[in-house]
Amino acid sequence: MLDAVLEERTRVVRRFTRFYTGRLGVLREGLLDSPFSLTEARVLYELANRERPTATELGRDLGLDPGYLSRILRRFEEGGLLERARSEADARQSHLALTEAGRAAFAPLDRASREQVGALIAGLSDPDQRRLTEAMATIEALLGEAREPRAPYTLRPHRPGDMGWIVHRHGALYAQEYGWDETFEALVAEIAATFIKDFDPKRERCWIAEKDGEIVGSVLLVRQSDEAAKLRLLYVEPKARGLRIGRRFVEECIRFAREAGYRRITLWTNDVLHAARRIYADAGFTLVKTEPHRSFGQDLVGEYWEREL
Amino acid sequence: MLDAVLEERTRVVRRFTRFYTGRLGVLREGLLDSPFSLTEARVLYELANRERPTATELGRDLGLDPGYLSRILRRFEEGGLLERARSEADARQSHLALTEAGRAAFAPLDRASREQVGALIAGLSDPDQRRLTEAMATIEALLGEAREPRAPYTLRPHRPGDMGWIVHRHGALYAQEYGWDETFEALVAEIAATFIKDFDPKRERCWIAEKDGEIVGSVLLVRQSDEAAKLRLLYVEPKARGLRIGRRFVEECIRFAREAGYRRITLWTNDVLHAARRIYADAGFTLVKTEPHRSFGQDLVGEYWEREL
DNA sequence: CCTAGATACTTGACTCGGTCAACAAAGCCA
DNA sequence: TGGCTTTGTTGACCGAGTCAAGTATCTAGG
Repeated sequence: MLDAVLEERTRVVRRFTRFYTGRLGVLREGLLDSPFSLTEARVLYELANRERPTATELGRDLGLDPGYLSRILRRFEEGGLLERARSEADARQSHLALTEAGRAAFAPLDRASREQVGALIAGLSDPDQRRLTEAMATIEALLGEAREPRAPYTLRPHRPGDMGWIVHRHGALYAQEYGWDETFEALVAEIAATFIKDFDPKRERCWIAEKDGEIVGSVLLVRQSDEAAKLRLLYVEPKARGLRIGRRFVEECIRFAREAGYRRITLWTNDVLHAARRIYADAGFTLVKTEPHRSFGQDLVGEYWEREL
Repeated sequence: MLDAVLEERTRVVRRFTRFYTGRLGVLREGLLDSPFSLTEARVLYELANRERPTATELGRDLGLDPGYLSRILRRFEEGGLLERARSEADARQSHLALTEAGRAAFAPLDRASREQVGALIAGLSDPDQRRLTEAMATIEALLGEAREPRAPYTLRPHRPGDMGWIVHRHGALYAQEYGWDETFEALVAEIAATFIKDFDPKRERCWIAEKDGEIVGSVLLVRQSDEAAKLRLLYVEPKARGLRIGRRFVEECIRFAREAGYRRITLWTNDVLHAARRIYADAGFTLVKTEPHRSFGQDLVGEYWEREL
């Protein structure tokens, strides 16, 4: 009898697999007018979204034959899409990275895919969209290797009222923990106001973290120049620390900045903010300048960090 | 801001698509030691699970090039796996059907796939399995063309206590609607008892339909001989009629009987049971014999129906 | 320090899955 | 009846993907 239950479930999974195989066939048609095969596109995607991977790494994760992958990479290199840098740790390996031309070749592919999927789900009502994405996340969590515990918080874009919360919490917490005066809150308020006033959804973004229905963190990514994005107002509530929300915020900023076409991200912080500095360093930012200053009623050392994309 | 939500959801869908592409690659490996390509296996599957489809039909649903499909079918035919019967309605078309050898070639493929998927989900806890299948059903319902409204009832295998319910309801309803006496209930009780006593999960099955947590129907498929399965005790509560539960029961029986290796299904009913007769006829059963008899305190005409698989 | 075996690719050779265009036969429609 | 569509077939072709052998490099063990 148990058997029968498992069998029925097996049937559902197989039917779904057949169903999604068909869907993938449809999605693949988007590649028809591009010069890339499906596999090449998958490789391009990984190259664009990883940090200098090696060939073996890609082959393993995508399940590709090493010989086949080798040829694909050679073609990319000959087309000027790819650069290889011999690994210093192991001379057999090369670290792979897309060139400017590589990114340019990938961009339309990526956009087409986004638009296609966007059109697909745009036809669904808002609750249906949510059900869809939740169901997909469920499947991934259940069948994925990683089995990483579901994040106990959620990220979302900003909504009316959020900026006020950001100003309020920055003001309160920095006063309490570091003794900064109200001029800091004024600075935050100005940043927030500017963000709302000049908000460009294509190139700027705010993330709000929520836990148990309550806001517990924020970060802004704003346009500094065509080339540079600036990360601002990274904040995590003390009671939500340890969930790696800060790291997640920075990852999201990097990903978004790449997609938005920036070449680098900059940020300004102060040396007393140890936790934040650690996160920036781990995410690949480097300290480019320090500058002592007197602000917020304190003697501080401002730091300028940057990261190439 | 809305944009940002849609974008985030698009990302989830794309990530899931990439994830499932990888999964499919793994599942495809099951075909490596078979003589069939993935596409051939898909075609075989459809041939085994459809009623005499035409080539165009298959090509459309599987998204295949007609020329390519034509060749695949020719190969199958040359290998003795497939028979074509020129359509009487349209001489350009042929109706396709697997031969005995075709079924034999498909069986191990099908079994391997079932086992592979079974092993995959057997590693999950019972509630996780349920979440998985529900999530998959959700996705299919949301992205599927059909958009058929979700069935307002559920099917499940039998559990302790179900047989009693079946006996009870058969006795009560047939007495009320047709005036049959208690000897009918005795017959049902005997069938139920035998089913439980000799139950062979590989070749026999009971389905219980539930609606709003309440049992509303039943059907049994039992072994009559190695070649023949017998459909018994098809029952749907009056208040659940119109949901096509009866048709669904018969479909499930046919599907299961095929998988279990039967060559035909037989059943016995009475001419006064109009609704049931209609369902059997629509499902491809034919009346092979009628026999007047006096049973259950009534003069009745018994009917023997059969369907080849 | 040296050697045997593993690892990270690379290359040659090949197959066959899949595409495209042209065509025959039959049906549909006015 | 005749033009247009549909169903399926065939020839010609390409390139995605596989397999096996080879080279350079690394690692582990004596």
